[in-house]
Amino acid sequence: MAVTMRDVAILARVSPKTVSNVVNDHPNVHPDTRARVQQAIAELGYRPNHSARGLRSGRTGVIGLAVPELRQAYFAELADAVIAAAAKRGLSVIVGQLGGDREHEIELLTHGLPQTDGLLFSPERLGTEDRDLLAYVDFPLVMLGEWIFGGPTDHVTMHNVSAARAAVEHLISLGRRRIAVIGAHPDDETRVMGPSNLRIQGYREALAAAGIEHDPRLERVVAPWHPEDGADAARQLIESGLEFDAIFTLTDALGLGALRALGEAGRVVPDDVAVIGFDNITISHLTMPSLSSIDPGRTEIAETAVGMLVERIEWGAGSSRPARLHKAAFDVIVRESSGGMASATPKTSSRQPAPQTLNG
Amino acid sequence: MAVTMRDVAILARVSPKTVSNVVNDHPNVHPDTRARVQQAIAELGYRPNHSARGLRSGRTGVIGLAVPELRQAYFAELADAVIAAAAKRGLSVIVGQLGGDREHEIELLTHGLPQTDGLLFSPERLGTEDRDLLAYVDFPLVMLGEWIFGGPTDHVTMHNVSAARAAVEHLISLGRRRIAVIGAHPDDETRVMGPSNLRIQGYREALAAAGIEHDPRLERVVAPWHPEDGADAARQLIESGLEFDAIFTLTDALGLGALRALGEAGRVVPDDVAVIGFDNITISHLTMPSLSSIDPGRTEIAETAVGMLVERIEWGAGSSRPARLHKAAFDVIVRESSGGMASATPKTSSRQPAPQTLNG
DNA sequence: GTGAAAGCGCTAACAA
DNA sequence: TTGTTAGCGCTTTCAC
Repeated sequence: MAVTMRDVAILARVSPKTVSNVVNDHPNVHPDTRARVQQAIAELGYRPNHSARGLRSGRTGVIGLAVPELRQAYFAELADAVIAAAAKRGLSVIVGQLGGDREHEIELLTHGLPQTDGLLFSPERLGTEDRDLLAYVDFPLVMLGEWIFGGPTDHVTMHNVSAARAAVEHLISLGRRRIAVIGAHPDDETRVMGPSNLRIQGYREALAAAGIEHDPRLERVVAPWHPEDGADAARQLIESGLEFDAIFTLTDALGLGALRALGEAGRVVPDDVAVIGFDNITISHLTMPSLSSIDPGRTEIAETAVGMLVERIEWGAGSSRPARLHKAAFDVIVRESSGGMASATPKTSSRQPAPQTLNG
Repeated sequence: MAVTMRDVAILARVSPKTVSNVVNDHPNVHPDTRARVQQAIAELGYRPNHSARGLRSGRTGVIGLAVPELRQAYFAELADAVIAAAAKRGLSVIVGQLGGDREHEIELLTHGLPQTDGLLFSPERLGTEDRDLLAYVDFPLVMLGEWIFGGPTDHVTMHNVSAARAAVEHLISLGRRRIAVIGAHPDDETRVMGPSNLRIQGYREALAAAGIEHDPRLERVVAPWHPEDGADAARQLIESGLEFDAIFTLTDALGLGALRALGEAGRVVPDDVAVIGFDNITISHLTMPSLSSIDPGRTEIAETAVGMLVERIEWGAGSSRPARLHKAAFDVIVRESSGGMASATPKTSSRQPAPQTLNG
């Protein structure tokens, strides 16, 4: 059997409670006592039993992170950042994959993840129609990368509208006027505030501001957002015979596919077609050509989200503090696909201060 | 307060033990009783408390997965597969990142991950010198992708030598004779059985079998294995002035970097230089050109590893069953970078049966 | 097939 | 500053 607090207490000739106080860094322990207890802990190789602690205190020291799929680079890099941010605070992370299954997402929101103190949730299928569910959530929850309008929970996301607008403005600054966008989602009232619609909005705003006529045929609907889908959409765009001199893909994954399709068709990037993505996944700076992108501030998102979740956990279940919204600052990273250098530094940056407009 | 087993027992007019039996699908419960209990569970919305269960049973239902970094596509895809395999068995996965820190790796092996029943561990820095550590591990452990010679723990890995050999044989079959390899590790006695040395061994075997002279200058030492490192190594290779008509990169990440460097230098792939990688990460089939690779059978690795770990957990701590070794079958995936089609089907395959030779 | 009793290891509340 | 008491929710043991 493992060594328990009692064993340590006996060896150190104190009570179990004192051992507990030492282990948990509580004040009001005499330095001498503390030293004696620590000595005993070391001698016996004592390690606290987390299940017992969890049972007694109601805390497990584990948080959940739910994403659609880890194999998608964006979510892998998000998970990387979240795990690192959680580790700083002594928390472990259980990673769950919902695989874009709406039933799973609803079930998760209803019951939470067992064994965890709280949840970071990056949903894919949840829409406005599920908003009511959020009102009944009875565990600490922070939503990631998605904003359900008026939801009662904390959200950490990015400046979808203004970042998308900045991306398109960058293309316009290159003299491009026929700018296609890949990644619009099928008309879906329930996802009005989803990243697709928000980024499309930024695209339209940029065109309007520059006095460029909006051609709906250049808005290509694609779901899901895997690289293959981006390649398919770009191929269809090429085959459509429509003129275009730039593409804004709503994610880098789509952008990688688009680069591929353009290459197959013999269109030179960026000379014939400039391309910019969104997410700044690691591989984007090493493709040929390297892919311009929007850096959404992954570290900031992860740090903020974990921080908010920890606060919610500490406030306890009963607390009904108002929901918070944080939008991380973004950078426009100009690389070869839109005329920049292979290894680019930010061109446009929203960093300090980060505007916190409602839909931006 | 949450609803407990006692509450359910009272409502169903049975003892807590009977509720427990129902919840855990134990036999010897009368169908009527079972139904009544289930009814009560549904009515009260009862959910078992995992901490309490863990405290009593010594099981948490959570396993750990330790990798260097999730942002590396290979580990993200491995984690994806492991989480999926674990979910099938009702297990959650805590993902830890060791970040290539040897101290962390040793600490992990010494104490395990708290809150878990067992650990899947894909180490980066551990070497033969740490073999003794493994003998003292007192929790269920399965090592992934790495084989410490004669280690006393279960291992699930791939056919590093024969897969590497097959990759190089493929290049030879294209008529290439000056085949460089990128990813050799600095001379390191403690990592004799690491993937780098094993794959290099396969490379040398293929050359020898084909009667091709082995030129040590074509073996490029690179660590770590990030795409940038692959690009750097390829650039150095080009600048060295050495003749070469093919590159075998020890991972796809290195391969992506090599494609980039070759592109920059104006070398046409595969006409001037054929390239093949190892790992078959998702992005490889969508680069331009698409990257040939070795598919290491990620699903098989994950399923087998989780299965072995579950067995170890069920056998209990005292069990001293012999260590097992499983090597997943591999496929050679020929894509454009070595003259194949964009979307390739396996060319060479080791699937069924998978030879289980000692070092292969 | 079901129940009663005990206790896993820890910490909150209170007492000294 | 430290100790005592009690019990978190569950499952194990053994009795019936």
